[in-house]
Amino acid sequence: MLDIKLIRKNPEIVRADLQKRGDIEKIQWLEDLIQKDKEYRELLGEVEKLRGQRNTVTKQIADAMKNKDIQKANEAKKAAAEIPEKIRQAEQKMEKIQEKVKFYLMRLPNILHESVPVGKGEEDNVVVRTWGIPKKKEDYGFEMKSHVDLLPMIDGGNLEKAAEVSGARFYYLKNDLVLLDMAIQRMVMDIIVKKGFIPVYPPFMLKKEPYEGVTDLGTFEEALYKIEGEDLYLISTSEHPIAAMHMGEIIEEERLPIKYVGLSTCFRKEAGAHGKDTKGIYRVHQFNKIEMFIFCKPEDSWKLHEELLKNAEEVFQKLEIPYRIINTCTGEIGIVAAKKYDLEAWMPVQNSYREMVSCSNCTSYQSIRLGIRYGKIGSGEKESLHTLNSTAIATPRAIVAIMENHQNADGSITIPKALVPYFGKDRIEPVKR
RNA sequence: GCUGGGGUCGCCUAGUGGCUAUGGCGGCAGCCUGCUAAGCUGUUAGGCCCAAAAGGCCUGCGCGAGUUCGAAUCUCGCUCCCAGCGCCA
Repeated sequence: MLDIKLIRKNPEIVRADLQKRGDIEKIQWLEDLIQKDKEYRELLGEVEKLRGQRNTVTKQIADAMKNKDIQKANEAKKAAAEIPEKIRQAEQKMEKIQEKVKFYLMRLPNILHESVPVGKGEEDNVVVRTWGIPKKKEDYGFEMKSHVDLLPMIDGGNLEKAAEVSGARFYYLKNDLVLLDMAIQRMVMDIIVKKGFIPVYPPFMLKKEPYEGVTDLGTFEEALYKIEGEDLYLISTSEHPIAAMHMGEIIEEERLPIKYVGLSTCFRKEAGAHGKDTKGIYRVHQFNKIEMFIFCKPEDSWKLHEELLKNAEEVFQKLEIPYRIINTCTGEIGIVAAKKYDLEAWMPVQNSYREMVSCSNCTSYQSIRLGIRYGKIGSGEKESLHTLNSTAIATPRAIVAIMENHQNADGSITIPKALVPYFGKDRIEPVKR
């Protein structure tokens, strides 16, 4: 969330940002928030004055009792009797306003970076660069197959049975594709760990409080599975437990930046994606993902954002998958990130680029909610730090990209060179029937 | 899941209804001192009022409620940690 102090001191910055996003409703919210915050502070003043009165009287009682002046003590007690009720009333009024303030704060979006393009939808995203040569269907010289069609040819899984026992968007992976999934994970882990990232296996479930700290409220409805009868949610990415890993802490300045690379299975309801990518393993409820996460000082975050993107690009270069980088426009960026790059891989069968990586600088938006600050421990100055996250690889999508880009006429799949040492062979052969 | 013990400032720690929540370590600032040191003083949670400073006030003892004129302290619920028992890949 935004720093309330920023809103008090420089509301014009927030207003200009909402204008850039074209979010007229939230500009209204902002005006109301400013008003409510003013009311809140007035009421807080009242409450504090009353509490001060109570403290004074309470002290008089204590003094009188100490001096064995029973009459004086009783008089003071009488005077004190009605103060608690007054305080309760004032507090109730204040809390109501405070709730409204929090409501707005939880929903107002992060301040965007100046380079974020203005736009409504996908078509307004800006292509930053491309890598590799996206081969068209006709360049292959044979009838290309989608990963859904290739899957049974290599006996790589069973989608029908998964749908039967678990529902749509679930899958069984089998044989070489399981080993391929593991090989990809190991290769990517090696690449990222070599760059100084600390590997982390996080908990796959989080309580509500930390979860509210790391994501917007819409995610709870659209993405998260709730565990029945418990205050727990299945994580939709390891970004979330890793961000929460330093919740409520003050981190020593010298330790920053801290770089983590998380590995987890991710669980998503995909409630907002009805009818999209319903076939195959491109969009599924459960998948393995390796995620990079950085805690850093504000002045370093934009440099590190580019670095994260470069790391993700390196992974796809090693996999020999052509891709492009896009700068996500205001209409698509969401409320948490200040700037977001997507890496989209070329999919020859679909004749289009599809999202593989999302790389965000969340500036202080997550750290303010989670209460993560940095500074000299013990000294006065503490500031919210910046958090960044980027996919390194999500395995089902990587498998789709590999299968479709590196397929051969006989239904075999060529394994990218860098992956061969991890996978143990250079091809996945079709099974004979 | 059960029983017991615990959670106080960055770390350790005192505190059984009313004195301003102790004291130490570490950090920071200053002073002193010819010498990688020692010593001394201050400071080291959050918020509000104030243009700012000076200053003032409030909150804060795992979280939340309650009792009370007044709660770190008493009561209830939750949570996490430790020990033991049970269960278990």
